[in-house]
Amino acid sequence: MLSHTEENYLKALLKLSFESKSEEAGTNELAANLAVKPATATDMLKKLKEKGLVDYEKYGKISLTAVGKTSAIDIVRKHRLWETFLYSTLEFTWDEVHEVAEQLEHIQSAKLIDKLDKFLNYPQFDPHGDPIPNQKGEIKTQFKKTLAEIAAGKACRMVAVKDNSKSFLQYVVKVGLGLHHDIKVLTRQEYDALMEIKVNGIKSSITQKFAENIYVVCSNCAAGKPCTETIDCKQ
Amino acid sequence: MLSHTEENYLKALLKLSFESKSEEAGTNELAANLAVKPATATDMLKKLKEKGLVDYEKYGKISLTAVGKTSAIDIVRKHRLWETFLYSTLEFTWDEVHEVAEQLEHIQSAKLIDKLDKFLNYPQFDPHGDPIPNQKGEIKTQFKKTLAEIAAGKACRMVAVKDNSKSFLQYVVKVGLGLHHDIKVLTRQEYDALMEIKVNGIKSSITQKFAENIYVVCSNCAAGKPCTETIDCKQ
DNA sequence: AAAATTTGTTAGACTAGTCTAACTTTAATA
DNA sequence: TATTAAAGTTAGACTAGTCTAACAAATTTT
Repeated sequence: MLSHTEENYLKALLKLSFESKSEEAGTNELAANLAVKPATATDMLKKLKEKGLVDYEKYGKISLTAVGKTSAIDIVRKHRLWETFLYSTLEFTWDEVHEVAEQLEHIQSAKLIDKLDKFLNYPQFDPHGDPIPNQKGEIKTQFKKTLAEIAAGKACRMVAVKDNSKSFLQYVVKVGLGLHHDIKVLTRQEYDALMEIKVNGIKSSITQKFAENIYVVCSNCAAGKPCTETIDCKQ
Repeated sequence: MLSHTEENYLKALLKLSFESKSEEAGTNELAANLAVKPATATDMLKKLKEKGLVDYEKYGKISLTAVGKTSAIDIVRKHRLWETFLYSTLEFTWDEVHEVAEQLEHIQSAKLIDKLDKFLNYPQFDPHGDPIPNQKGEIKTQFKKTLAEIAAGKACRMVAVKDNSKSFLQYVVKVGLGLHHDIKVLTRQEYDALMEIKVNGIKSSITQKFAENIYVVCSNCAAGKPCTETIDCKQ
């Protein structure tokens, strides 16, 4: 049985493994992610290593073991199912679900999660467009690019967000964006990558920082049809 | 903000205040309820007193302050709403809901509970027949007797259970009993209070220990009609 | 390659919550 | 009422998780 804290460390390590392609993380990086000091992370890493959940040597890089990864995915599954429940069933707004799901993901009951999954009719994606791992821990990987990578003149469709913070999500709504919205990139400045986009007929200027947190694919890929590749979805 | 542990102490104190009419509890009693040693309870009581949640003097009796009681009722509200959700929405069985609700009751989000309450259509009773406090903390008190108090020859209707343990609830089902079932008391032994009852045409022998955990009223009271008082519901 | 910077670890301390063992107060009983 | 029993408290210790400050290793820069 894992403590809430241990679960949070595993989840953070899984997240970091997705972010950096090497699947490895550093102590400082991990600590920053969990809002603790590096010294604290070191202590916990020793404990997680002892429990066979992480591969770790002093001063070395950190990665999850198979067992650790399975546990981490299970937590992510719970988190995303709860987010879906809060959004779809209880009518929470987009920006409210994350912090409550952070608590709910630690509830220990396999039956609860399976029943919830069934009740929600086995959703594949959470309200932020992230894939929900199935009962076996399989995660549907989607090819996607960030809006920042889309060239001027190209069109795309929003499929997910990278940042789940309240402030970011509220800003997304303010700009008129949302999951499954079509976006046309009108212009893009060479100097600072400031983009002008059009969504539902409304034009907005968005910074690179913002655009990097919006995931998109071409409208065909989004609809499950063969990729037109006008924006190279699958690269 | 209260810790899970503090919340559990408050909840236990509220429970004890309902059980003994004096509204006061002892340290050992409290400790036994929480499955900790009396020494541990003493430490926590000092802390809860410091926070203004309990009235307590060394070697004296313990009671909740108004603030402590409000918090405790809020936790009970959460617990019972979650039980209702698990039972009605997720189709958990009667005996499974309690232990998961013990975890869910500690989730911190007023919005979550209000949305859940709305989703469940403002239920008044949980799956065990216990009243669910409303948003203001008001608890509907029901006049009820235990089955052990019903004389031979009398009829009554089951409205709640006192014991929420798995083993008890499973036994209740096995005997053919359940909420809102009509019970006829056929015989009652003078010596050991062993009762013979009839439920849905099936006869069973039940011990006093068992009968004391079944709450009943007359069928009129159960249906919201004027009490016939053949079993003195309101005494 | 040496120096400087970044990254990570160790040591010691703190809090929350728990325990055991010894002790004190209150209540019951002979 | 004096004694015994029950109830409750204190003291000291332990674990999990956190911190700060000092130190060590690895990496980058000059």
